[in-house]
Amino acid sequence: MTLETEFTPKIRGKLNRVRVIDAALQLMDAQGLEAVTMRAVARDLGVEAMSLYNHVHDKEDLMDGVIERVMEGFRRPEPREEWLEAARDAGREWRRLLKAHPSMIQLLAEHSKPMTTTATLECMECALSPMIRAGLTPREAADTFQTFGGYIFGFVLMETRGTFGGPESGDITPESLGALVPDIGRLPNVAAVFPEMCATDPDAQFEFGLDLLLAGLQAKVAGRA
Amino acid sequence: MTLETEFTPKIRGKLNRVRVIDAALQLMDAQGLEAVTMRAVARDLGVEAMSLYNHVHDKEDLMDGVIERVMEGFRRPEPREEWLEAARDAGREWRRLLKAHPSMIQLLAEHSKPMTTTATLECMECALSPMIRAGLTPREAADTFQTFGGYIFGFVLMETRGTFGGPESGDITPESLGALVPDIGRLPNVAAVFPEMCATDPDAQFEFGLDLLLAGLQAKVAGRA
DNA sequence: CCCATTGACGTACGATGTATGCTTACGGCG
DNA sequence: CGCCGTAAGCATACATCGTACGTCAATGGG
Repeated sequence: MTLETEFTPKIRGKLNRVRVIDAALQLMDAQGLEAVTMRAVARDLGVEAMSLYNHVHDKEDLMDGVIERVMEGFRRPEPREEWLEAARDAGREWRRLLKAHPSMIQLLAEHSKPMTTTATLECMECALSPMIRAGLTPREAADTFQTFGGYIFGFVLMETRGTFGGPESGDITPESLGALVPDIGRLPNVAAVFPEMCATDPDAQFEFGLDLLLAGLQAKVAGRA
Repeated sequence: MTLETEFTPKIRGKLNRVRVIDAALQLMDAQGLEAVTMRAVARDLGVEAMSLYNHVHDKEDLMDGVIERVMEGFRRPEPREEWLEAARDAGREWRRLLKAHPSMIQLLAEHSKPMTTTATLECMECALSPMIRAGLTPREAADTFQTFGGYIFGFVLMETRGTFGGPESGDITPESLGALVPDIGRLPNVAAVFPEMCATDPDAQFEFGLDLLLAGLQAKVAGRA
């Protein structure tokens, strides 16, 4: 009689910022960054697109929230005696986090805003702590952080986007490469190395680079004492 | 009388694939990746959007062309006696190339296709050659390439997108950080290092990481002979 | 019980990539 | 010299995107 209070169900529960952000994150992980649309997020919440704007200022604000949310997933490794092992753990955890949400790098790449939220800074703290303990000056720690961060970001970028053809990039084989590139004869080193690039285990490859960096760092620290 | 053959001028010259790609690249460099629109590229060429489709299959094809075009700008460094210095030169040139087109990383990040064009493979050859000369096995060279490549890509990504706040990220200062983050007291290392991260010269920072990697590599090679 | 506040909705606009046809200019042939 | 097939540019149209704006319903305090 009074208009159907039963019909329009609040079964879908009240919306709020966290629910909106989580829906966006789930969608991003499941279908990729380009699938994250205001309309699609709203649909997953059983709601119209414009309703989201009651909880996020605009799409950029929503994506900021997603970044922050991902960073909250950082699992601080258990403490270590050896600063070198602590640094290794931190590097591995950063990679785990980025790989757990394969669109994160793409999101960061198009977002161009410094990450200064609490969750992010706590991740930084975790990475910086072993370096300071190793006796690096703040300036050296800053440089080292950028170096390790750059390596991890770049590695995961190439890994998830298949930049140079990895194991899962499917159709690129040594033979198909020969067919693809007419003058492969002029590129002997590429011809020799490319098969290995396609065949390698990404985890082992990541450890290789991490070892290289840590070895360099250890040499620098040792040469001082 | 006969419809104006003079009016519609072919003064604008005939279109072709290279002209279309170059226009897109210029636009990307000048106004950023998101400004590269079929309509905008067409406008710069004095033409309608749909005319571009006579020369590129679709937008992805156009952007593939842009990537290839950028890679053609790689300037092979002059040969070096020392493999270590040759590797350093190659790394610097990769970074120069990426920095010369600040939207390149963003483009690569959203493009997810292996780069197997001639120009790209020639850049790889240039980077691989010193490694092989240093005595690395193909497998090690593959791992090393991914490591250096990851570092360079990631570093330039963080550099151009200001991921953690660089010198040109403006409004982030040690004080504003304190205001931004309430519990900065719980992050002593971040508090100590952040000012340095904002103040550092990117070029010096890049060299720092490159040194670290090369030192690690040299140790690995030396420990074998 | 009434009404102000809040949050969801519907509509609408401009921008984007691109499918589909139409039109125009040019080059080889009689 | 004219004809016409073909290539290339054009105009229109559509689906999808972010989001501005106005409306409407439900809720909670007086």
